[in-house]
Amino acid sequence: MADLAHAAERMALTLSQNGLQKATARVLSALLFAEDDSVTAPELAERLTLSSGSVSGALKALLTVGLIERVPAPGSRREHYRLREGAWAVLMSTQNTVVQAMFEAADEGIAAAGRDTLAARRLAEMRDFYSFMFRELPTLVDRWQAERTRRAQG
Amino acid sequence: MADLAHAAERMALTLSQNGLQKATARVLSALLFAEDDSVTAPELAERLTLSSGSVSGALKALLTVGLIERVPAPGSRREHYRLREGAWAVLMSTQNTVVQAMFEAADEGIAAAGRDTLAARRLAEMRDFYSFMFRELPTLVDRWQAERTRRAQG
DNA sequence: CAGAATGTTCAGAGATTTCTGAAGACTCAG
DNA sequence: CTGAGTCTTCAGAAATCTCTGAACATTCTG
Repeated sequence: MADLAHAAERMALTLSQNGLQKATARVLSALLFAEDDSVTAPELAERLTLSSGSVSGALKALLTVGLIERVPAPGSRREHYRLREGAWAVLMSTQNTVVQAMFEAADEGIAAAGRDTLAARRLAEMRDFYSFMFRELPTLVDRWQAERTRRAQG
Repeated sequence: MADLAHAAERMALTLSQNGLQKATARVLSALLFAEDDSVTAPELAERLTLSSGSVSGALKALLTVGLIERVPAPGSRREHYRLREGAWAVLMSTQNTVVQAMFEAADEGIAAAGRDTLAARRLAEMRDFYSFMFRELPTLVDRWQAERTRRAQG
């Protein structure tokens, strides 16, 4: 069981490299490794030794990016939370907004640099690359979804 | 021309969201927008109002991830630097190491959680997703390379 | 509607990251 | 080999990000 806690902490570290802040990463990791289907905020605070404020902030962040969901809690007044189906595809889609930002930055750069400059040529390569990725990444995620449902049914 | 500087700063901001630190992002942006083919470290320090140490560190970071290259400088003892061809594909590949880390974290988690637990089921979905992406992302970059050279030749 | 339990917000403490600048290492011409 | 010019390193300053915890808001029960 110490192994489990260790694996959870390592997972949190990896998640924080995806751009999540530490508390948020630890909460997400805890939800991943939870033995129950859903967990309450106070439970998370106790397991992770975090303040109620931190947990609240982390849950809010995870909710807004669509990684977790509130679960109607029968028999308890407290809110329960759990990982959403397809959370990882959501996380990847978030990455895609960064790709879009890169594309737009390149585009604006070209406008500012003017035609026939070295800068414009460099920026054009950049724009084309990110344009390609912005188109293809969602397609890739769709392929995954298709493969997953096929496997679940087959 | 103020437009150009503004676009460069916006670009730097976007790049820093890709995980680069601020000084590194600004140096990369300056190399993108440079009017000359290559630039020296002191030039970068002056244009960006950065210390020599910061520029040195930024160049080192960019060199090690393969985004820029040293250019043999004819007639000058100073080192010149410029963006590498295919830099963006390199940056994307760097992302892929994060994907790999996610896959590995999930795999370790499954080992620690034991079969037939809720956690193991969640972790399996995660592992499968990242395994898929880890395979497919390089393929996508290859497709881009192919398309690019085709366009350059056609 | 009152009271109690739970959830959220935010100013400030604390931790972490990042930058600076001076000291030292390296390189090359003479 | 010497010295000028250039580059790198690193300890500490500065800036930034993150967490805490208590005050406030909300929601539910009786």
